[in-house]
Amino acid sequence: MATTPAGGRIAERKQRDKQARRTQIIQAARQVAELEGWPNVTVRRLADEISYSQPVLYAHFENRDAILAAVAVEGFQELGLAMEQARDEAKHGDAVGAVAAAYLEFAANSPALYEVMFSLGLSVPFDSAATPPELRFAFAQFLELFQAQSSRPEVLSELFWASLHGIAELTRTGRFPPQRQQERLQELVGLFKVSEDERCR
Amino acid sequence: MATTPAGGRIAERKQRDKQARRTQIIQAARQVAELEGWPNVTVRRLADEISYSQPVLYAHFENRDAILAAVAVEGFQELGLAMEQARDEAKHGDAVGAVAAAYLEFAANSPALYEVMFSLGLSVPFDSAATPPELRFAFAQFLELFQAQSSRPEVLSELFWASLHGIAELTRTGRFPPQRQQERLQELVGLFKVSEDERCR
DNA sequence: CTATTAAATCTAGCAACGCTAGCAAAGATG
DNA sequence: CATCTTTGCTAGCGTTGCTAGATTTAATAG
Repeated sequence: MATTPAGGRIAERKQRDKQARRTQIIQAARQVAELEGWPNVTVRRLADEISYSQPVLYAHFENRDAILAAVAVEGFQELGLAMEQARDEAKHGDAVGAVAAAYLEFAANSPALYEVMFSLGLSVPFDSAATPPELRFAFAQFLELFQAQSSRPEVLSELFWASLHGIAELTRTGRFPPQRQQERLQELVGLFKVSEDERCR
Repeated sequence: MATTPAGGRIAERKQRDKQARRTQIIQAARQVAELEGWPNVTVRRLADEISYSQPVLYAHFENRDAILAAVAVEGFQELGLAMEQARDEAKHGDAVGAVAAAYLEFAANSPALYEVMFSLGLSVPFDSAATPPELRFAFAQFLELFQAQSSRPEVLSELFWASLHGIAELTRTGRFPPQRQQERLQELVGLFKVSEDERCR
């Protein structure tokens, strides 16, 4: 009994196991990074976390950077979803402010995740054909914000994104005192609200 | 002849030599970083560049990060000076636009230098007592920009800085297509000009 | 149930890294 | 010239990312 009748079952199961271990690796990387910083995310450490030897990791990812890139993509997915939700909930209210707040909250709550998405030197391409859909989706949330009101939604979206990224990054690295964050947020939203009205006309 | 009469001369000369070698190390680090990236800036490589053995470097800097931090401080000095000059040259013209352009030009011309100033995980503290004067000076340039016109110059300065930093960083890491940079700059300046007039009143 | 083949996993090791102890050379002082 | 301090180098430790080759485990066939 139980000897498989050669159906694709076992290959299927192996695929599942492989996928499960892949996400296990990514989760371990995230957790260690968030708790102890990215320098502590070594291949040996991750192997230990998932109770396998190091070479197993290289069956899932080409190298260490590929692991970080996978974490980054997951981060972009979550960020995009958070922004979408914020935009939906403030449908006819202050969508710009809601998205901005959601963005900064994401960055503040998962600093290591945010770091790997932007600061670490790995190249998750953006505007090329190889850009992961998670990244496109996240930026699409910005575009939707200014699609209706502005004549040049791309430029305004990029600018809004850049401002939020700058605030997040300078806060994360301790350059901005955190207590004024609310004021910064309000001022920023004010600026881009003005621009929605096409310069006070 | 030439045997020193015990004056502080030789100690003085040694001090000079030491200082010279220190800047030599910093320059080597900058050059290698700009040409081959920060991962190639290893202690062995720097030792080779200045034709000394590795331990000599540790007589000047506590560790590798201290070298990078020194490069970063140099970068802040140059950035601050560039901004000051731009502000002076456009004294009664578009100071905001001039400073913004100077900032982005600096970041674009020295990407590795800009990277070590912000992205690398080393902590050059900002608002604490141990903040290097070069850093204070650079941020002071932003403050001066909005000192007169705005009621809250700190918040507006931080916001302006964050926007520029975001643009610089997203451009450096290939997230922004470089060709729209001019448009982004104009739009940004427009936003902050509006805010100078206290919201179009 | 056993033998054979294929797949998965581990052990062990390489080169390069940051960093340091301990020795050799050079320079300054008597 | 002899002594002593300073300066620099050689060599090596522990850790990193990554990989080849042996080994064990699992799947197939008789």
